[in-house]
Amino acid sequence: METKLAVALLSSIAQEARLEIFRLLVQTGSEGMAAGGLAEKLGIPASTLSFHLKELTHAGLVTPNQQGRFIYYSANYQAMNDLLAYLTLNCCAGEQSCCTPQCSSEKTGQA
Amino acid sequence: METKLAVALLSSIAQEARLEIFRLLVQTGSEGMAAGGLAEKLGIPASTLSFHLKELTHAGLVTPNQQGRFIYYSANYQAMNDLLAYLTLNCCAGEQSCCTPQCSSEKTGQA
DNA sequence: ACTATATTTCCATGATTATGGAAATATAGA
DNA sequence: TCTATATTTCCATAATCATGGAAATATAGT
Repeated sequence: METKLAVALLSSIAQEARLEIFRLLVQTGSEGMAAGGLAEKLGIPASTLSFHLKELTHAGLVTPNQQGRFIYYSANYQAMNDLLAYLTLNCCAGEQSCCTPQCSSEKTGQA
Repeated sequence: METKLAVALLSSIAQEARLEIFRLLVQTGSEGMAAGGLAEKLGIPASTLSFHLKELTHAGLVTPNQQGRFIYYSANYQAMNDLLAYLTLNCCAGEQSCCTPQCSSEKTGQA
């Protein structure tokens, strides 16, 4: 991954509303959630939400899927994983692995 | 980790110059690199670099360490790991782990 | 065609952010 | 104290980004 792409991905979630949207979708799983559901659950006005969903979609972290009048958005896990891998690539100058594997679907506490 | 903190961390690296600084420090390891070394290696004017280092330091992703006239900056691996863990926390609605462990100090290719 | 619902686009406004030269500040050595 | 080097602060400017109501667009059912 090149720097500009990583910046685009990071920028798309470096904003409170968008990070909440993304995290909710990450937890929701592959079926995703419709824009209206997100708006209601997060309390974000439709036009504002639409703006943020477009940002996330354009960056590639979220994927829309039209089902009738609804558009279901879901997290793009592959893009997220590529980003996380990029951040830790070749870390620590070969010292004993300082950045341990983080990812788990069932971590208990807050990180 | 709460959303606002995660946004602060993400914002601090959601910028090309700062992401390059951070990635260089991540790869440099715990001894870090002086501001002047970063400026030379990345070709960033001193005042601009100082601005970005302050952003990264304030967010907590980078730690300064004064040694005489030099200030060595190093990556805060703990903060980075906490952030990565936060992004994937409770992911995938309990499906088989869709976000696999990413972190390694010796990955070979590009992510 | 008409109605209801879902979502997006338009747009003006306000807010935040990045840049780099010049000057200021700090530290070390002689 | 004087000089050289390292880094930061100051500052004005330009650029980018976030907000949400109103209107427009799309889809489905009758």
